[in-house]
Amino acid sequence: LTPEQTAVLSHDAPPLSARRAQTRDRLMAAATNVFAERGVNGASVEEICEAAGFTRGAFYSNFADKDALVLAMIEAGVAAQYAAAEGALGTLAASAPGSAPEELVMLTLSRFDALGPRHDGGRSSREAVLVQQELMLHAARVPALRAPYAAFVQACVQQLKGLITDALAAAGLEFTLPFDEALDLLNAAHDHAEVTSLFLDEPAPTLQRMVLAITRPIAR
Amino acid sequence: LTPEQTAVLSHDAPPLSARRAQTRDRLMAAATNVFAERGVNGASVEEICEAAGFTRGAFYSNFADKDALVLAMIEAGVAAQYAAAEGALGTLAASAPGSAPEELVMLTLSRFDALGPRHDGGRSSREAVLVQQELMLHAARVPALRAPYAAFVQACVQQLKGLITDALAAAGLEFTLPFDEALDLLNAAHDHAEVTSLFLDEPAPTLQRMVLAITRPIAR
DNA sequence: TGTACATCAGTGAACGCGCGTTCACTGATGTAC
DNA sequence: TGTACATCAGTGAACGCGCGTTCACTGATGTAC
Repeated sequence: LTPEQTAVLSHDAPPLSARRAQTRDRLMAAATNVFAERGVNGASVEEICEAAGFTRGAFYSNFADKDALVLAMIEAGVAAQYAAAEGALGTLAASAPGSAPEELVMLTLSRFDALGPRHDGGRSSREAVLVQQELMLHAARVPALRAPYAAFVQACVQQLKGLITDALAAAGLEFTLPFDEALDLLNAAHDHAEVTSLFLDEPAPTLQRMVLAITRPIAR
Repeated sequence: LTPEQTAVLSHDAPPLSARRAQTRDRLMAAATNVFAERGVNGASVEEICEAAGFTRGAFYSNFADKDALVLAMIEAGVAAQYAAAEGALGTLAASAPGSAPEELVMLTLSRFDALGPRHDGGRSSREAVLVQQELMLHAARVPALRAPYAAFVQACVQQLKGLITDALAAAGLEFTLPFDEALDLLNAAHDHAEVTSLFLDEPAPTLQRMVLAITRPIAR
């Protein structure tokens, strides 16, 4: 964690009671679903509360307004991101001895694929992508949310970097172009594939195709 | 133009009077600005009409509702796209004899860069990117807009393909990886750079860096 | 060309619904003795 | 442990604003003779 990221995460505010935290979580989970369906601006506080099983009063008792909820969701995203990345690293380390190189890369990448927009429980990937894009666009327009969102994205990229490095090394592959450019390209391809999938019926595994296109076995 | 694209463009409806077309254009131009600032859902019909210098009655006299306006904007985007692409091809053809190869590629690419989200008049690139993303997300959520938007994107990609091919040939460069993969990567890098720029103060010329990373002089 | 009339295009007032926000309240949870 | 009280957390009714939508209207544009 960089100092900036911890600063974003640690509000120097009084700690929340367990009950309060649970209410906030339920509201944020409900908001995720409603945002996916109607968009951040299209979602009413009423709708979010109904989906969470609360009244509107509860919402305003927990968040100053809708943007405060969005900010909390972005910050929760950072936390979830770290958990998911640790899981992916765990997968990589656990399956390292004795499996085919390509399999290993694909496994790690598919785990990573689940990073950015997180796949909690049974939520579909499509909804996750929609929410992520909604949060991004909303953050781009609201000045107070820009920095927190940028920090979130940077955290994701940082971890992608580590994962790709480790996965390629474990699989005995290397990039056919400069590392930084290759990483940016994969990151871009990943995001692009997600967005494109919103308009397709069945998702295409573009990321893996791209990895194969710009890597080769390490020459020894 | 593919049959599908002409089908999207040609509504078999009575032709509009010149005055009516002008009113629609003014409303659509105003909507572009308001959408960039507030988002499609956040923009009120009132706000759009005020920006265009009309009353709300005029709006409902021209569009059934807000989604009809969005659809018209997407379709206008297809038309604008073709015009811009022709311009880029013109640039390429005109400057083909007697300039340095790299210069030519950069020139053409920067012209293409202005394709997707169009830079009409003095509107900033930031606003154009915001609107484009807004339209995309909105189209992804509204079933009736998905197909038209997908057609629009496909038209863009088709033209990108042609432009890149010509530009590389004119500059004496070739890809270091399979053409289709290279094209997808560049497309993804282009979109990604635009979105990322929403969170940066000064835009980074990522696309050109990427082109250089995955091309080499043609071996003769 | 001029006049009379029909259609078109945008006006602006009006209606009603839904949403954000507030607040006095009540039951639940925690605390002191 | 039991009781009395304080604080906390969520309720639900109320208010008012703003928005989408409608519609009778008026001035502008076009057309027939």
